[in-house]
Amino acid sequence: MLDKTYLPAEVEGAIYKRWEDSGVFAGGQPDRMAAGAKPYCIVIPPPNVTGSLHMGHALNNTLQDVLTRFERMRGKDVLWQPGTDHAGIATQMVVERQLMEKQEPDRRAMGREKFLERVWSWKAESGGTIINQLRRLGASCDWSRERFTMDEGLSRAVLKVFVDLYRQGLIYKDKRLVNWDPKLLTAISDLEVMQVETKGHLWHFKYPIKGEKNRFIVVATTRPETMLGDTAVAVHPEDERYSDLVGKFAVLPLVGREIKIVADEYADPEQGSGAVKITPAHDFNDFEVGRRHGLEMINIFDEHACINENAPEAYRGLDRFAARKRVVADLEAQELVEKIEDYTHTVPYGDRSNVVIEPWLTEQWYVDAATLAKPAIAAVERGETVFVPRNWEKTYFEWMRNIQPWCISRQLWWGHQIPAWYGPKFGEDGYPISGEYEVFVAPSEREAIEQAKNKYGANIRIEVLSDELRDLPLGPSVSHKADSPGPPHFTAIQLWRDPDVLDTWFSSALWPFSTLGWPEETPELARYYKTDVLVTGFDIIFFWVARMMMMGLHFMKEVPFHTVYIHALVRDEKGQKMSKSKGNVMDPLELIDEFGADALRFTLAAMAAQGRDIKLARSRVEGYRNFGTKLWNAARFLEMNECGRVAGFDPSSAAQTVNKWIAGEVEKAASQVTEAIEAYRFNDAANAIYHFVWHVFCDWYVELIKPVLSGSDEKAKAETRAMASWALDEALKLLHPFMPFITEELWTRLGEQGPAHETMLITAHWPRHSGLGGKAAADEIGWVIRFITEIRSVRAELHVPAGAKVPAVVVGAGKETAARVARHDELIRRLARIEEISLAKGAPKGAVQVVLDEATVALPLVDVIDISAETERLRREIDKIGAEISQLSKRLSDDKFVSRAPEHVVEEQRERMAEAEAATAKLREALKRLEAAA
RNA sequence: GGGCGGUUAGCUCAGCGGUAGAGCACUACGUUGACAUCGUAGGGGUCACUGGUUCGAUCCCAGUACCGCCCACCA
Repeated sequence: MLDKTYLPAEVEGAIYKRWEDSGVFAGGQPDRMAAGAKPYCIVIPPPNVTGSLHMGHALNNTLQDVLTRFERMRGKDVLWQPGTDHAGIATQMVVERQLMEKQEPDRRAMGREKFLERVWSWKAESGGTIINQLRRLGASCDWSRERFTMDEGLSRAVLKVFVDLYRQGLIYKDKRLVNWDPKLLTAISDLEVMQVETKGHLWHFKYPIKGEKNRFIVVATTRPETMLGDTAVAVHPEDERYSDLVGKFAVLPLVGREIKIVADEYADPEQGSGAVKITPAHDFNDFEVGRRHGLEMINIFDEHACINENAPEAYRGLDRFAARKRVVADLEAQELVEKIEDYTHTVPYGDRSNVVIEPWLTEQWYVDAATLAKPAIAAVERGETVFVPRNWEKTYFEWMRNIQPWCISRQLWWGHQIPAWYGPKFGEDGYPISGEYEVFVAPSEREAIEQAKNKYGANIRIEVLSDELRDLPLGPSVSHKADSPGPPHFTAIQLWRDPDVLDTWFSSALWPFSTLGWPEETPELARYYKTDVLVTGFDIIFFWVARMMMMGLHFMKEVPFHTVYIHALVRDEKGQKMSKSKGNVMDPLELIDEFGADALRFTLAAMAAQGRDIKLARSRVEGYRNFGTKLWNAARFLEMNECGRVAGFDPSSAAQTVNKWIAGEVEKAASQVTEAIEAYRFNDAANAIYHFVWHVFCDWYVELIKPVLSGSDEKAKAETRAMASWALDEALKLLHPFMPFITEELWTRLGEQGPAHETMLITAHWPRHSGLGGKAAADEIGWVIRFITEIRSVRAELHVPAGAKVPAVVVGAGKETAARVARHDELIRRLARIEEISLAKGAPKGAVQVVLDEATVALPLVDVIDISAETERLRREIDKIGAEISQLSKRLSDDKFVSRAPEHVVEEQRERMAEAEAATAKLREALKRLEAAA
């Protein structure tokens, strides 16, 4: 026997284990393969290995699981490929914080190797958290294939991609300004920089003109400290105010450097004074100006953004913000500050460190993204990959068409170390050139050494500096003998490996093929690539989707997926982004504990309408928990009424009208759910099955069959039991992708009475029907439902006590109606709380009357009801229909409408008109009778 | 500056060229042998505004207002 209430917490774990142990999650099931099943593959957006499940993950993985389970039930060979991401910066930060908390030596004191060991052991310990949380959500991933971006196999893929792209000239090293994070001490990519609107100041400084007394040129800045690195002042070439100054020099205050006044179109005459200070080493625009004019680039910051030795001594060692204050104070003391304005501008912040980013001149590795983007743009243009909803393609194109070189090197330790080795570069004089070096890019140290030998000569011994020594930036280390005059004679050359690691997204970009085994030519790679659909949030279209497109096309010559489904962000019920600082975070695991994974999943799916954010309210989760209880109790009802499964039951064989009808409703629900999931309209699918279960099956079917089940017609009873059981099973299937646990539980438990199913629900066949039900059954049950509803409505409106049973008289019934009344007499009496139904030519006096098609149903309630209230009610009805009639007649008498509107529309309006007029006539008669009685 | 999206019931949202829908909330009644995590019934909407297209516009087009997001720039 089923308990009265379903308790998710007690069964979910066991059900999940049953699925997992049975191996049904795995791709390549032999029976399916044998049956020629088509492959279906989704690769999971790998969650950060340090992470724990948040609402975004819950949504993302629910939708993937809906698709996965749906396709699995449709018989496809389904692989949902799981795994986690090493998340360079995030993970390194977590472990460093841990070291700090435990008051252990920091990572630098610890050394690279020790630190990495530490990260790995941390990963071994805590890296499984989010995977287990995905299990709690019900995710049916093939865990036997779980991958990690720093796995051996995936690392091999990373190396190959790096080396290949380098050899193809698509990866290169360049010295230019990068976004430097002075807290994390690494370069970051443009995407990792957030522009934050900030209230600050605009300082206007006066730079004296060289050789002219009391003449100044005024420049404005939001970052006064950068003036220490100024190497020019620019004015617009056509700005007449300054034309005589071009080519002259200003004397940089505090520093004393003479800086040139140059003409450059970058200077905007409209803005400020029209003259702009140029700091090529610390501003992206100034860098360009500097290049154009061959200006000196003076770097005034060290890696911590403290003033370095290139600035006057007074400022050295000062942090950038302290330096700012000092510079302003010193200029004020010299009366060189013209004015200070309040100024709102955007300031770049690191998305992980949350400190102000400085443009800083360093040498970094870049990917030539513009070249790789071309095929990726074309593929979407040709429709090889389609975005759902479609409008995200615009965003994708916009970014891809303006893509900048991708800075991929990071000055971190946790990640894929760049496979580049450096050695000294020799000049023609036979001496190493200071600051220059040879680069050997190879998939292994051995191959790098080979390359070095080719370069330096086979008889030279090549050594590779150890990890501990190589963590210095650049600068060749050469061991040689120089005991005779002339160029030195080398016996050994030392190489050192680039200490940097790759941007985490570099390995993520390979995910759709690296997880399937590439660069090996595995059967999985052949079978599942390209994958089917990528499900993700719009916030990582640039970070991830675009880059997978580029890498997939370049290395596999085929797009990584045919569809990209972009879902919304989950916000709180007020529409605020969930964040720890706002304290509005909803924890999916808490919701699962409280309401069950099914309720949470269903909520997320039901709210996942395309193109909109999800504002999640607890009350919705609670409501869908109730939905589960409702389903559970319907199953309980069937169980109590011995509705067991009948093997080989054919729903089209039903003789009872109500059974034909429900079969037709099942068919309808099945096609609605199927079509909606196919179109990624998860909300429509969820609502369709919700409506079927609650408002069709529970509200009506279960009520309609009660008289049969408690009646004495054994044949009808047997058919009904079989049909009820079948219909519920079909509903369980349709609901399973959304609520896998409760449906699987019921599937099993209901087998305890009748024959059990051969398979678990997770692998049952998805419903597909045609020709069930039929119009006659639908019309008839529709009529019964309307009859009952009308009676209930009028009873409630006229305050007929709920417990009172009253007689009903059907007046003016046609042949069909009379037959229906006879067939459903007991049913109607029970559900509308009617004592007896009779047919009559004329209505009894003083009765409540409702119009039902050609007939009028009268409830003689003279003693119970208020005649004037009923009169009032009928008048209102007449008015309501009257309004419709006048609207319709106006339309129908309009020649333009009749002649131009499509035939079927006109016909429809005529029918409605006829119906409305008939109903009005009936209502008027009813009113007349009532007044006669009064 | 460029782009995208939104404005429909008290709330959260679907929808659609031809009767405006759901869930939640609300009101009244109700322990009828599955279910009070429930049942029955009900109230509630000039579909932001202004024009245009159309026989007909909440829906299509243009503009306006307000809200949100993304990208770029900022002396």
